[in-house]
Amino acid sequence: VATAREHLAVHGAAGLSLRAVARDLGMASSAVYRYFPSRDDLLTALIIDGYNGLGEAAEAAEAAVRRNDLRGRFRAVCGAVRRWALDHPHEYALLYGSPVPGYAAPQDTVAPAVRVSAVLITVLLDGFATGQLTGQLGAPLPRRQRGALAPVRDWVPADVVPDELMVRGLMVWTELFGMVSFELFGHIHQVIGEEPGDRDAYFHAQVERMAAFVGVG
Amino acid sequence: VATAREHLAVHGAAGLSLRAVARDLGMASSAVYRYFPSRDDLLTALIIDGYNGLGEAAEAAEAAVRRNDLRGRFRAVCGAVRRWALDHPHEYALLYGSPVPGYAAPQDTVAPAVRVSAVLITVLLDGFATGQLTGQLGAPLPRRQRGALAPVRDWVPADVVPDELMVRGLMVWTELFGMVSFELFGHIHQVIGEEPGDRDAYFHAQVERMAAFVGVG
DNA sequence: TGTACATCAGTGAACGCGCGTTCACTGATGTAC
DNA sequence: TGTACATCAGTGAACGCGCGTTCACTGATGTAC
Repeated sequence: VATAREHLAVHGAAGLSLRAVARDLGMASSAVYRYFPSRDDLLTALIIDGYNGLGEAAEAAEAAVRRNDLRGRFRAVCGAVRRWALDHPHEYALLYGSPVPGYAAPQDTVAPAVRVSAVLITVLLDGFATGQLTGQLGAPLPRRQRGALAPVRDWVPADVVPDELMVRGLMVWTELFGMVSFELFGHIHQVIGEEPGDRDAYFHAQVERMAAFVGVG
Repeated sequence: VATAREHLAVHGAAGLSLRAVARDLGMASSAVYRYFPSRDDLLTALIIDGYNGLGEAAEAAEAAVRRNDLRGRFRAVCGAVRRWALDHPHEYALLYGSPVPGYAAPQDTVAPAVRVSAVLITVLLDGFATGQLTGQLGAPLPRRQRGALAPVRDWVPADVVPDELMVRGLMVWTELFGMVSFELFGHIHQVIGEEPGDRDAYFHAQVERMAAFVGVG
């Protein structure tokens, strides 16, 4: 089962068809039913696998950086996300592109999905805990906005982390995936140069800007 | 032709199948071939239509605000983009979701695609021209980064607009569509509350933050 | 005003294809005595 | 060590479906004389 899962994760789930996956594996399409009761379960397995791959990449990159080099850790996470996305475009599209019509992700996908965000949050929380974060974060949020953040509050030690930090974290999280999606889905054509290194330079520059925005380093 | 095009734009291009579109129109599938030589051409028409719809919405919203209310204009554009996306989820996914496999957008889509960005840029440029923009924008970019911005340079009066402003504009542009995509594609489940108004509150708060970041108002 | 003919919008049957899913099956591998 | 049987991984044919595309057609609308 595991090997089958790995194999199909390696190949692009581009057409995300059960038959195409079976073909990639050199099996009869019906053989896949020994492992997954239906196409949706296969899809779920692929999605979980994808989130885990991305999460691991981010975790590994972040772990390789000296603990008190906050900006380095931030950089590492962002870079790893983009790197993974460029290396696994089909899987990235599956995770962050248009939702598959008629498919509803089951609860099992939540934990893997949250791994990247967790790494990102950890960096910010560490920075906050050690007082390395710059910028004023104390400003309290209006009640309306505070309420909207209830779910994400459950992921962090609620009473010590200021709202403003969480909201900046969300902004940076959105920007990161926004940039990667724009690059992968072709929206920076005619915007950013096509010379080798142009996209890297643009991405890295924006990462530094985000780091500064959120007060890292 | 025009009426057919409108009709099918109203209906979701969810399954983006020629037959489904024909069904929506109450026509035989073969009748569509009188108007579009192939499925790809139909897709192109839908995409152009979508970009124009979004662009018009943004332009109209922005035009309704007093000229020197810079932040109001910025707000209007962001709000219109989100509003349009929520009202036309299928079309939005077609424009900003995963690329359709095997489909390459022809040159005709570029001009309509650029309309939203143009409105956004106009607001920033107006702010710059009238000196209403806050924050220091003078810092020159390293050569590497400057080079990567060559294509987008062609859209603005090259010598008067500082690099830093352009790069912040790109950041805000990415963040805007990142937020809308996250909301539409289900990534803020378990993050932002589901109570009525929670998402609105979150979005509007982030828009204000972006406005502040880019120095508007 | 009336007839003849061309143009046009749309029909409906058919094609070949890939899809998800089912089903009875085959042959290899393990376990029991 | 040898035989009998259960378990398991995978096969291959078949199903019904929706797809993009083609083709010869029909009937209404316009134009020419």
